[in-house]
Amino acid sequence: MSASLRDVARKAKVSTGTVSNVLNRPEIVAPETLARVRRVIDELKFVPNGFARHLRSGQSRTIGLVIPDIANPFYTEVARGVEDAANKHDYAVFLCISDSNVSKENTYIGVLLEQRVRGVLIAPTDGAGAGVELLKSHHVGVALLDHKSVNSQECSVSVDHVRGGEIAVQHLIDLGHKEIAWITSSEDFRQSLDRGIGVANAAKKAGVNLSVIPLKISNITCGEEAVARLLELKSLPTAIFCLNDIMAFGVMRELMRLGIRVPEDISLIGYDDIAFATTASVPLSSVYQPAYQLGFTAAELLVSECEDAEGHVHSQVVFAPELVARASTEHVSKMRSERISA
Amino acid sequence: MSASLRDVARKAKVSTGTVSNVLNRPEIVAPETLARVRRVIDELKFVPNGFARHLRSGQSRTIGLVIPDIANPFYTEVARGVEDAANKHDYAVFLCISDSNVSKENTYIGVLLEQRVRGVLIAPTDGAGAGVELLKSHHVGVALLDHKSVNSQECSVSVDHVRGGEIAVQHLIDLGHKEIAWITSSEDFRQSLDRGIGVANAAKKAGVNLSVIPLKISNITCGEEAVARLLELKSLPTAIFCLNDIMAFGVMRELMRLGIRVPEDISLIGYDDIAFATTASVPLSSVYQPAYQLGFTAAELLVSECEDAEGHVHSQVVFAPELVARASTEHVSKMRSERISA
DNA sequence: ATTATTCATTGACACGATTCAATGAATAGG
DNA sequence: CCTATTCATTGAATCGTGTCAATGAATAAT
Repeated sequence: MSASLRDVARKAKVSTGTVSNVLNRPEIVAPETLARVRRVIDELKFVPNGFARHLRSGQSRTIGLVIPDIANPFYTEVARGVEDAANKHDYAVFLCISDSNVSKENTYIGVLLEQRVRGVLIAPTDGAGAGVELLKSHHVGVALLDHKSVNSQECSVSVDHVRGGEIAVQHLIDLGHKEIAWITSSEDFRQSLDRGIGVANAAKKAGVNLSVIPLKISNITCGEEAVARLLELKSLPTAIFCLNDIMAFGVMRELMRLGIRVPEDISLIGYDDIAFATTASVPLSSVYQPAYQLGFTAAELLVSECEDAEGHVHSQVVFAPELVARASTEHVSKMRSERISA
Repeated sequence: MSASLRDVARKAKVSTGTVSNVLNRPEIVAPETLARVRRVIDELKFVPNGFARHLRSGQSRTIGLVIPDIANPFYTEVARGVEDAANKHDYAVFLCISDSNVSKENTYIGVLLEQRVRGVLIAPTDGAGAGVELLKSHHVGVALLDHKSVNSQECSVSVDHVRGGEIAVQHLIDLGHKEIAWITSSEDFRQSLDRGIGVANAAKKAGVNLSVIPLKISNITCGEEAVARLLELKSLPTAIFCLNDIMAFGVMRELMRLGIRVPEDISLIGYDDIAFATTASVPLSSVYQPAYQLGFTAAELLVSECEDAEGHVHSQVVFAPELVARASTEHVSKMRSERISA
């Protein structure tokens, strides 16, 4: 349908090799020839076929990005970082949303393999599992996003989630809370497991009472279930730590609906520190992680691996999470005396 | 590097044609042969090369999605809809973020052409411009997102932005406001122009005083500039309509910082009705548009065009925007008497 | 004038799949 | 037993590009 390189060669009365040179090494082509071929290219609106081009070299300039949830601003920021870094090095990005679903994740990995992507950035749902191994066995570069490489067999960029869990709970403890709820996802994501470890550590060390509440749904609609489960507890905790800000918003909304006030009746802290945390009805305390940096750095590492597979040394970059205290967490002494009971 | 179809053929002692049949029309292959070839495929971990596969037919199963801003939850929802519809029909999605930048948009269109995508979904920044024409001249399917096709030469899925602008301003007028500010983007996006027309219509009809404030930045960081420009006005308006919720959040944050209260001192309404509108410090009034539906429908139309270019009839789907009144807009009579003046 | 060197261009082959006319074997029909 | 028909398989041609040894022309060196 569209014009091919051969059509251009024919019309410009040169060989296909020369047209190829015009495209890839214009400096070795004679000026008049160059001009003539370029004119024909414009006339025919010729666009080289990426398939054929990369078929020969076996190398594309495409990377895959596999993330669990694009509705979460955290991953959105990560994606922006990836995009920018990829662009900078002239790579295109294939976006895959795994929905935190291992089988969907594997399906996508298959698609990416067929597309012969040069590398894959993945925020794996099940740790570095079979999918990652499969990619590596096909010599596709892999970098782990928001998840530290276990055996240093690949690059990874992550945030210290154990520490993040710790500082969130420690913040609550510092505010005098002794009954704390940890609202997390029921599925075994590395991130939730790691944060859970930090939570447990901090709680144990301070000897406070921790209620773990795993939820099936882990997005903004989780509020109902979460609060229902909270109210089932013997005594209502004085503080809640949610796996992420999105869930915290859901919880906050449901609490408000029931007339339970934040932070007067209960303190609430989230994780990710997304932009909307500041504009929330009660500005949300949270744990900041450098999402854009995470994506950008990971893509940079991946590209460096792709461009120079030999000289490449896998590195594990770990960012430190930071506590951001806002109005949604308050000292126990400032709480309303008569609290709503279950 | 990785095994090719020929390697499989050799090892299974069949011809390449047979291996191809095993992949694409297994029903015509003899059972024993089928089993043998499949075993070899597994042994060699053979993954067909998508490039080579589609080189022959000239047709990929990939569509491009070009959106201006992935940090905006509105587009995020659109992207989710596109993803789901594409998946359903077994298409992969190339994500391109144009940053509302025409030149970046055109660069991406070039990349998509090289990748020989089957179709492109685009939320164009400059109307259906040269880029769209280029795509069509290459027989690439195009569907316009959030932007109505002018001459019905392509499918489009949009929301009636003129109407959206109208109902937002009408809402403010109904609440008795007579001094209204319209905070928009200084760049000429179709969406902002259309909403602006609706805004002007409604304002003119009701004879209210309209201040148009175009901003260079149109994201959450726009607050400072926006409010500064507001305070420069002779008299502070009693109500503000912002191009989108993100900007409204920015404005709300800055207003709060300056001690100007919403809605006691000034009413504020946004556009998009993103999920976070409900959780905002003052729940934000907004104009809802069915973002997920928008993306899903557009992708469905595009796929139908791709699968059956002959029988395809271009259609323009227009969704109706809906007013969602929340706490951030209030009747003039309920405003604080002594307002902060500029 | 002859040889060596540089420069621009050529054109066949390769990449990895699909396709399809041709082939040969097996089965059915008379 | 011979011919038609069906079925499974083959292998060469093809898609659009990149590569590279080979070619020939022009220039520089001797």
